[in-house]
Amino acid sequence: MEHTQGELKTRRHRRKDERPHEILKAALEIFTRYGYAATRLDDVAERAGISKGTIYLYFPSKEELFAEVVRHAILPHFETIEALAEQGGSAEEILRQQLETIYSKLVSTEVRYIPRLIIGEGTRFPELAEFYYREIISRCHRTLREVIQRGVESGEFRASALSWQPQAILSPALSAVIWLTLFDKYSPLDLDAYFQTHVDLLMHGLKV
Amino acid sequence: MEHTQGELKTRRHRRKDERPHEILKAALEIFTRYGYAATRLDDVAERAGISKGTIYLYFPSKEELFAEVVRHAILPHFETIEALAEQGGSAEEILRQQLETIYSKLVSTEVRYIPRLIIGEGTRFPELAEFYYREIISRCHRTLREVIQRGVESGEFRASALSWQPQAILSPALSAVIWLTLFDKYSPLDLDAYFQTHVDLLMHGLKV
Amino acid sequence: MEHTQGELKTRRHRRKDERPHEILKAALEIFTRYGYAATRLDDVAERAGISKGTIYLYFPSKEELFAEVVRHAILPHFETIEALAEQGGSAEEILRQQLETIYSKLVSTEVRYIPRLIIGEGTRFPELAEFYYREIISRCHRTLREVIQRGVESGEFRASALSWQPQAILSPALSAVIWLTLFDKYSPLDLDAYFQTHVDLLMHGLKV
Amino acid sequence: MEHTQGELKTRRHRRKDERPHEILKAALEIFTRYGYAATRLDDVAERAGISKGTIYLYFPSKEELFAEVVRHAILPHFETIEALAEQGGSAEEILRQQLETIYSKLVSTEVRYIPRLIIGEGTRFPELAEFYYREIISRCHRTLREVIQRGVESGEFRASALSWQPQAILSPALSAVIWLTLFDKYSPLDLDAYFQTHVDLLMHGLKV
DNA sequence: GATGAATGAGATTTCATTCAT
DNA sequence: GATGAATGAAATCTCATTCAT
Repeated sequence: MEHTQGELKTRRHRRKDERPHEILKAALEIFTRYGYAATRLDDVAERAGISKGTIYLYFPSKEELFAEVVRHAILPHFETIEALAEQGGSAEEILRQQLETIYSKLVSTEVRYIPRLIIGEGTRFPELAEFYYREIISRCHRTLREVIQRGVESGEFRASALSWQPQAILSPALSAVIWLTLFDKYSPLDLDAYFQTHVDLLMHGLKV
Repeated sequence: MEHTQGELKTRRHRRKDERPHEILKAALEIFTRYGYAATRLDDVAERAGISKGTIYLYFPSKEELFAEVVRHAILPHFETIEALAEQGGSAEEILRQQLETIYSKLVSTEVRYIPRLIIGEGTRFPELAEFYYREIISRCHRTLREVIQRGVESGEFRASALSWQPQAILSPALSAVIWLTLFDKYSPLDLDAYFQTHVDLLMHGLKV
Repeated sequence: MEHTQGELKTRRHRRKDERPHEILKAALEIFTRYGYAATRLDDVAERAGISKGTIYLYFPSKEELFAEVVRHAILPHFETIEALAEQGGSAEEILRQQLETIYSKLVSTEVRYIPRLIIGEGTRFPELAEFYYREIISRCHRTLREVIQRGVESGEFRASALSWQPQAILSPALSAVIWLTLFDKYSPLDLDAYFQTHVDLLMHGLKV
Repeated sequence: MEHTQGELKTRRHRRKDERPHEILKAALEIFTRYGYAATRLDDVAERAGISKGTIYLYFPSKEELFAEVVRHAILPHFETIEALAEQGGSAEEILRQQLETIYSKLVSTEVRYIPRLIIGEGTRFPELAEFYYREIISRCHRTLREVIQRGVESGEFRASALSWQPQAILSPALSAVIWLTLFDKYSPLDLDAYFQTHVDLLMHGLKV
């Protein structure tokens, strides 16, 4: 009896710690599929295998849940990208690795639905857009500038590349994400070829 | 006085010809600001200076209004871009002109809110995404491929450019649009410099 | 010119006089088909070949139009039935003729939709129900009682028939009307046979 | 005190089992009073002592609620009538008992509002009319025909009764229902006398 | 007199949020 | 902590009625 009860308690306890994570996972799926407004918390709850009321034990509102979903889903991956810049190696090497990470960790996984969410809902959630800008985009651009700077200093890249806008450099990855989530059924994207186009285009542009 | 009264009278009645256009204009503003779901037809009506019911005299539902807004706003501009390819001139010249048109007619005007709408709402409006793909994107890509083909044949562009994905070529413009509508307040984009980056990057990549 | 204009005026003038009648005719069709609430004045106007606003030139509201439709459609027919009782002849003869009129003028024509309207909307239009009771039903019952009285006095009918409720005597006609307008498609009613049943049942019950 | 509090708590929560029944009861009252279209779910909710939204926890739409109300209210009673035919006894005896049941269980109770609902709304709810025809009327007629058949075979009833239309036989009950719900205030019906009229008329007509 | 564009009250329906259990 | 029944604000859409032309 006691033993059984103990196990139940423990299982329940363990559950309690995982709950927020499970909810975030379910919410990510539903939000990315339907967008913010069209997502019903009922569906999130069902997907998470809990009841609707339980969501409110962990998140104060739909808005906060949404923000948390975005933060939770994308932050870890960008930290990887930043880390790559710390390594040694030629600027071209680093840049290639960073792009590779972007395509393998973001564009190719379910994380790719996040940017579309930000784009779609950003106006209505300014603080989310700001968070995204501050925590992800600006850091990403900073890293990128550093690598290019290093490449120019080492003579790998043209000096004029210093004035390039980082948005333009990464934009093919954004386009890929959007294509895959919206238009892929009309004309499937060969992601490997696309990645090559991106690298090819960029390196031709950058290199001396 | 009489004049004023005449205007007032006119305001309420006999506007059948102008109404749809006025409604589309107001709806474009509200939809692009709030997205589809968060847009209330009350607000659209107020912005158009009419009553809620009047919208339904001209558009059968919110969905149809939305679709019409998108069609109405973007189609004319892409026809200009196609027309440019018909002219003579070097491939580089044509490509530059097309990009210039994209930046001056789309990225710099209120039309730039449309792509974000499509991106945000496309999943819930598959027929809208399909329309956009069919009428705008695929035509745009076709034109682009023709120009590159011509450039390769004339010896201006590298042969390897033939295998490039058009999405990648245009993606900086998409990024610009998104930046301007979401992140510009945090870090304003110098659109002229950005346009130069795009052209520079692309021409370096394309040219022999 | 003048001639033509004169004709036009006359035609328009004649039209004016017929308008209410045309509207009533159209309204009868639509009301009987859809019921009061589900009838849209737009449809009535379209059916009458006029514009919606014109209805309000002749009828102050939807309610009044409805009441007028009912009054207009049914009153004339019941006057025929009353008239039959004035004639000479045996009680049985008169009763047969009255029933025959009911079946040929009411049950078999579009007038049969009226009772269903009264039944369906009577609660919401008490004054209509009252009008119907006062002008049609009670007069009908009075006539009926007189004929039966005459039959009892002449020795044709059983004396106990005097205590019969007139509703019961006419009820098969009501059932027929309802059947024809609601259930006929599931099981078509042979109206001639039904009429015979009614007469047969009634005469067997009445006669000594 | 405790008791009262318990009741109050219960009032708001954990009523899942009783709710549908309560809602059906309230809806029956409102629908029968106002008809389908003129019934507002707000009023149904108020009558049921719940909020508008709660109705949608149990019924998917106003239409479905309406259909369920009708099914729920009338079906059980007709099963009683069918059961009577299974018993032994003379045909006359059975027929009398069936009529008695119709008058005591249907005509005299609130169920009598149902036929008027069907009559009023049947055109707009064809599947409801069909349900009513299939589940109630046709079964009722079948039973009736069997009893008459038995009466003819046993020599109680005239053979010509076999060709009578069941609608005509039951029609006085229908007339009574309509009278009671529409015209009773102008001229109250003595239901006992009316029942006697019906039986008297019918038996005189049927018997040899 | 006739029109029909415009209005706006009011209906159904949805769903984030609450809270007794 | 977890539940899910209940709430009620808010949205879309309809349509009787008005009124400038």
